[in-house]
This record gives sequence, structure tokens and C-alpha cells, in this order.
Amino acid sequence: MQQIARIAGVSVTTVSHVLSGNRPVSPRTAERVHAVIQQYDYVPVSAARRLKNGRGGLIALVVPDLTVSYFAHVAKGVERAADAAGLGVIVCSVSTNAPRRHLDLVRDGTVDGIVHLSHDPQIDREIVALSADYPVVIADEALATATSIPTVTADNLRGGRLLGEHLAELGHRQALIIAGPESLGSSSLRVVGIRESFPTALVLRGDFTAESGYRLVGEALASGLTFTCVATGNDDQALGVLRRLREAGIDVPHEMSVTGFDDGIVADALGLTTVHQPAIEMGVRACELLIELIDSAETAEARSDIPPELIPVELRVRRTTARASSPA
Amino acid sequence: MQQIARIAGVSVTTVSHVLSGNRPVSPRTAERVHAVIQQYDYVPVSAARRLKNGRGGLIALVVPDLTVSYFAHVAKGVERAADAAGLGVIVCSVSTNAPRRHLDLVRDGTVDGIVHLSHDPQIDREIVALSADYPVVIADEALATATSIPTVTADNLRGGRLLGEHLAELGHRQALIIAGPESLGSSSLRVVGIRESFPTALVLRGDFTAESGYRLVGEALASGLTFTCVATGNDDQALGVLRRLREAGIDVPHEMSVTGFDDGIVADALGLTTVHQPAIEMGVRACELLIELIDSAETAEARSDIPPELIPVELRVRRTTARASSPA
DNA sequence: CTGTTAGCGCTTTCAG
DNA sequence: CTGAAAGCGCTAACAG
Repeated sequence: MQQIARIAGVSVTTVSHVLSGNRPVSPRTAERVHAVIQQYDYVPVSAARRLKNGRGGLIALVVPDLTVSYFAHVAKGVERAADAAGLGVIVCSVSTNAPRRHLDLVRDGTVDGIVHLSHDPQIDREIVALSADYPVVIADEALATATSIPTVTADNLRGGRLLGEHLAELGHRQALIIAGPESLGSSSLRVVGIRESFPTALVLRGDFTAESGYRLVGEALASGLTFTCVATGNDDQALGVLRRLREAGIDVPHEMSVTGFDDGIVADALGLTTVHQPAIEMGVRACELLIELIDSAETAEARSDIPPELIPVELRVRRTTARASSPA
Repeated sequence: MQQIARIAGVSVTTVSHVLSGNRPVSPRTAERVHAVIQQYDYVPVSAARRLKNGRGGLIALVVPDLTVSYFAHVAKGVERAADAAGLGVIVCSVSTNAPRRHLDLVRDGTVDGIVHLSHDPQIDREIVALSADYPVVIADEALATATSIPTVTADNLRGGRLLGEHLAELGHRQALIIAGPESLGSSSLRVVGIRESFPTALVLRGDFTAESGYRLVGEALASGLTFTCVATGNDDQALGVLRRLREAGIDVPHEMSVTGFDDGIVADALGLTTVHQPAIEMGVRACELLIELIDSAETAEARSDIPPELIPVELRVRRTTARASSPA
């Protein structure tokens, strides 16, 4: 910048201000400076700027695993909103990074704030502690322990409801629910929603993997349970269920209806009836919230408990649900 | 750090050196300093460090679109290798960011180097220019124009070969090849590999989307072409082909074999025979190469033309290929 | 409207 | 083995 100032025949202060617009500069001077900047293709060193005013135009996104399509979409949303605000995004997968690396990113000032999606209880606890001193937004899954941190989640309850109503309308009376982990609010809310239409449905708890869907539906089949539809906790579980059903020679959807949750790319490929979670939209909102938080950081008013912001979901009816063949 | 120094009763210089290990410190002093650092949970401000010595422990990864599973896996690999070296990764999707945002990231010193996967010719050109001054590694797709930039790609030629040989061994004699864009080296090499077994196979050029697979195989069918198998340029195209074939009432694999390329999650879900590209491994190698480049930056020896480093691929035989029903 | 100057927090000579 | 002091490139008072 010294260079630019000297060549343009002004002081570094002036160059700084034509760049930031933080104080009036005469049009002629500004133009001259701009010309020199252009010519020498000058870009201000970000580290110096950050060192001086504490902000660096970078935020971090912490996801469990970037290769999970759903999280990648959230990341896309965050990136989109960040870019719109002129910020960069550091993506940190808990699965591939040293634990607490992302914590250091915010504590050492590399980033100005953090959007957090991890579900590791240990890390979650540290995030809560961190949120006292730095801007933090929780997305995807509300932390039971941290009601004062701004949070954005999908409307899981409504998603479950939509699924239950859809199946009920198709004439199903006996449903098997294969759910995700009880510890996750999202999973529980989905079940609650489904059970509004199927209050007596049996709930089998799994862990959101295809394997758990495969195994649990197999056990249900083996134990002679009767049901005409299976509502799973997410698409992956549904995938396992479909696989198991195919092996058992049970036709989907004519003999058995199956639903998922998430609407990942596999759902589209398989024609799975599911609930679409607008992952990108969620990322966008989370990032916008974070930006607000960062901008209002100076006026560090204590945040009171606020309910999570809910992102609307949509039912996607495809080829794995059909009218119940033998209404119970 | 001043704080720490004062409390520990030493100078900032000493604190700096117990942290960096750049000069001997007496064990007793070191221990005392460490204790204070622990107690006050001190983390050095990264910006100051970067400002002083030019490096910030951050690299950028530029991908076309993070929501494409394949790129997400590459990102995972890059992240893994970066983390192992104590570096952070900024992921930049060309699809969601302002054009050339990533260029600024390296020019303004936010990152120390860049792994680049974009295929926008315009951006590619700028990347080439950039590589003269900053550490750059190309991954996934070699740039025809930039032979002096370290590059790592999958062994597309061998992948094509494996596919061709597999189909030939199954007794197929007439193949239809639905390829990706001719402009991409990866796409062309796959075709070359396949054609070693099917020298006279017709090649239809598409664009790596499911839609193009759907459309092109439809046209081939309509034009009365005879073929017993379809080798596509990637999994997405195969997906479109499968869809079209199902609509046409053609049974896969008994009447028609279909292959993909990439081995994304959809391939596994659909039982698609394909070639596995070790995306994670590629990311790891690209990142390692970049780290070498960064570390050797001081000894800025001119790099001469080096051939791309090839990552081995593997054939994955699943349920969309079978013995040819009617050998021509 | 413009310039001078004092740091931001760290690393690193140069002196003990 | 340890300290004092000079910046890295930028911003923002504080003067003109």
C-alpha cells in the first residue's frame, strides 16, 4: 500500500480510505489512486487488516461430515450467504479434523464467527462455552443445553406430520416406525409428527444408517409384526429397508409403502417418497443469522432465550408409497 | 502474549520461543510459561503471526460444486491431509462464489496456497497466471495449457480399459458409448480406454448429466442402432440411461448392460457397475503436493514440465452388467 | 479534503 | 539462556 501511495502521490491514509470509503476523498484523487491500484493489480493484505480491526471476513462452518450430501447442501447455503456478504467460509469436518481445531479457528481470530452442526456432545459443550465470547449459530439440530444460542432447524415435527397424514390418507392403518437416535431432537420430533396419525405405531430406534434400517425391518419381519408401511427416520435408513424388503420378496409399494426423510440425491434416484429438507436454505439462514450476530457484536447485548428458527419442509411423494393393499 | 509474559515473569520473546521452539529455553522457564498459557487458555492470534512471517496455515480448495458427492470426497481428502499437517482448509465453490473470489484469497495472503479443481476455462487461465507467484496444485482434471503446474488426476485411461475389458469378457460385441464433453481430458481418456476393446463403438457426446444420458440413449434407440451394452461417461449419465431404458421396457442387465464411472453413492444404491475413483485419496495427494510446494517456496526453483500424477482406479462390478444375451 | 503517527500481536535480529 | 526493540501492512485517531 505504501507503494501505491507513493506512486499515486498521496499518503497511505488516503489509499486506505479510497479503499474503505470511510471518509470522503476528492474524486480526482480517488480516481488516480484507483488507476494505480488497477495498474499494479494491488490487493490489500488481509492479515494486516484483521490484525488492526479484529475482523477478517472469514467464518467457519463445522459439519460432521462433508461427504454426507445433506451437509454439503447446508455448506452450499452457508457459502452462498457468506459470499453475498463478501465473506469467505472455512469448512471444517469433525470427522476429518483434529477435535477442537475449529474452536481454535475462532479463538485465534482466524474466523469472525462459526456456524455449528456437529452433534458430538463433548464438542457441543465447548461450543456453548465458546458462544459466550464469540458469535456462534447452531444449525440443523438444536442443542438441548443451549437455548440462548441462535438456532435454525428444519421443521421436523411438521415433516413427520406430513408423512403420517400421507400414509393415513393412502389407507394405511398399521405403521412401523424406524427412527434415528432418541438423543437427537430432530429424530424425536419426526416420530412425534408421524405418530399423530399413527398413535399406536411401534417405534424401533436405530442410528440413521442404512444398516440400521436393514437390520431393524428384518427383525420386525422375523417377529411376525403386521404393518403395511414403514416410516423411517431418514433416507439412508429407508435405503436399508428397501434393500431388506427386496431380499424378502416384498414388493414396494404394492405390498408395503416406505418413506424416508431428507430428500437427498439417493431419494430422487430411487423414487423414494420422503420429506424435503431445504438444506441450502437452512445454510443461508444460519449464515445470515451469524452475520447479524457478528455485526451486532459491539453492542454485546445479552441474548435471551429464543426459540429455534424453523425452516419449512415439503412432502415429496414418489414411487415407494401407494394405497394400502389390505386395510387392517 | 504480553499478558502471559508478564504473569510468567518473562519477556514476550521467551513466550514466543517456548511456543515455536525456535530457540532453546530453559526447561524451568518453559514449564512456567506453559503453565500460565494453560491456566489462561491462551491462543496466539493468527493474524499477527501471518502478518509477520507471511504464512497463515490455511489453504484454499476450489471446487466446481461442493454438493457433487465426488467433489465432497475430494474435499474430505484435502481436509484430511491438511489437518495432518496442522493446516486449515477454505473450501470455495465456483458455483456459489463470486468469480475469482478464491484468487483474491491467495493474493491477499489469506491462504498460503490453493488446490484447484474448477473447469471454467476463463478461471483456469487466471489460475495458470497465479501459479507463477503462488503455490498452486491442479487436481482431478489436467489443464491442457498448464503443464508446469503440479497435477494429480485419476487414471481415467485405465478406468476406461477396465470397463471395456469387463464388457468384452461378458461377450458383448456391440457397445454404445455415451461420453462426457470432449473438451475434458478425463472424458476423452475414458473413451479411449473403452474403445481399446470396442474400436468401432459409436460415441455420443453429452455433458455428464443424467439428462444427457437419458436423451442420448433415447436417440440411439429411436434410430434403430443395435448394441447390447451402454458405457457412459459417469454415474449420472448412467442414471439417465437406466431411467430411459426402464421406460422403454428394456431389462437391465439381461437385455442390456450399463456402466458408469465415478462410483458415487448413487452407484452403490442402484447397484451400478462402474469404476471407482478414489476421490479422497486424490484430495490427499493433491494437498500433500501443495504442502511440499509451499514448503519449498523459499527455494523457488523453476518447475519444469512434469506429467500428472495418476491415482489408480478400480472396477466395481455390480448388478447392471451381465453376459450378453445375443452375441452379434 | 489530506497527512502524520501510533499501534494491532507477533517474530526475530541484535545485544547481553 | 534471555530481553529490548524493530517492524510486518493496515486503520483510525488526531491534527492540519
